Amino acid sequence: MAGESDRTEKMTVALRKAGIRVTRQRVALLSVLADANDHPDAVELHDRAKQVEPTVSLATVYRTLSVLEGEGVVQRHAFEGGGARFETTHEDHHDHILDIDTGAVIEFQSDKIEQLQDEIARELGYEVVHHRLELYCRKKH
Amino acid sequence: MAGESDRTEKMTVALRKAGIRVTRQRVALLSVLADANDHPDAVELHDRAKQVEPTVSLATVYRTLSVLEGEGVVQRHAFEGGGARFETTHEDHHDHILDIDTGAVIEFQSDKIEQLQDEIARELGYEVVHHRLELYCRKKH
DNA sequence: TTATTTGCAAAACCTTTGCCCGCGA
DNA sequence: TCGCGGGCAAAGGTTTTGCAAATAA
Repeated sequence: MAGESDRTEKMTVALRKAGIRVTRQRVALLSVLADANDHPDAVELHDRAKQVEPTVSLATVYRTLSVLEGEGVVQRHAFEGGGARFETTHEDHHDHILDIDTGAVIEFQSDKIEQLQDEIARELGYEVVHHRLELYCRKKH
Repeated sequence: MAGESDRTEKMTVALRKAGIRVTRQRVALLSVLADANDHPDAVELHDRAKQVEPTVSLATVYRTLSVLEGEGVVQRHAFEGGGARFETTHEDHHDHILDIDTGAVIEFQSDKIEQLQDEIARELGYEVVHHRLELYCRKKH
């Protein structure tokens, strides 16, 4: 289908923008990342990428994720328990709600909280460079 | 000095309350934890505890920290980079500012932010069980 | 006494790295 | 061509665990 070559082209552009070579392995990783909306970890990304390009190794997944993180293309999260989980960077900043029971991740955004954070830091003579806000929640019955 | 036996007694009480045996190793760990105000990691706690009681092993430090965490006596934090860091649970809940340059940890508390968090979760049908808020900051020049 | 707790060493994780070959530009 | 990027396997750092000896109650 046409969608696939569009996708590949997009990935190619993203990689060139990052100033790194366009390899089959990187295109595969980027495409599964683009599809994912569940904040997968490196091993999960590796499994999914292998379906697209069987030659991808876990080492390459980690190496590529690090590069892309440096370029601001992906974001790394260290939620409670287990290893790092990743998502492609999207336009708007957001924080996360984690469903304790199901492991689901929900994104949310609050300007008010961001403002309060800046205020608090400013009062202590600091400037917020980045932050982490995670709400570990349970569904209300 | 009198202070020391007071301290030991306090540790003893804390351990009995947790329903676990009062061992030299655990008393040593709890005493260095009580003294610490810098959120040390397990290896650092081990080093400090060894000064009090040379027979403490790192395995025991980890085992005891897990038990005490379960009992709500200590709290475990997973700040960016490196391993878990610990502090004794104190009365009032608080979040952390981390100085990116020095590694210093500053505690702060904001009822307003907590309220907003609850509101956001409620709107999505969730209930906040616990949360993590970390501000990675730089001193303003 | 006896059930818990310990130290030690090994294992278990997750992530990074060295090396040499292969592929992208 | 030529140098970046690849797989593989080994190493790294942190945390957990199996086991027999030690110890608190």
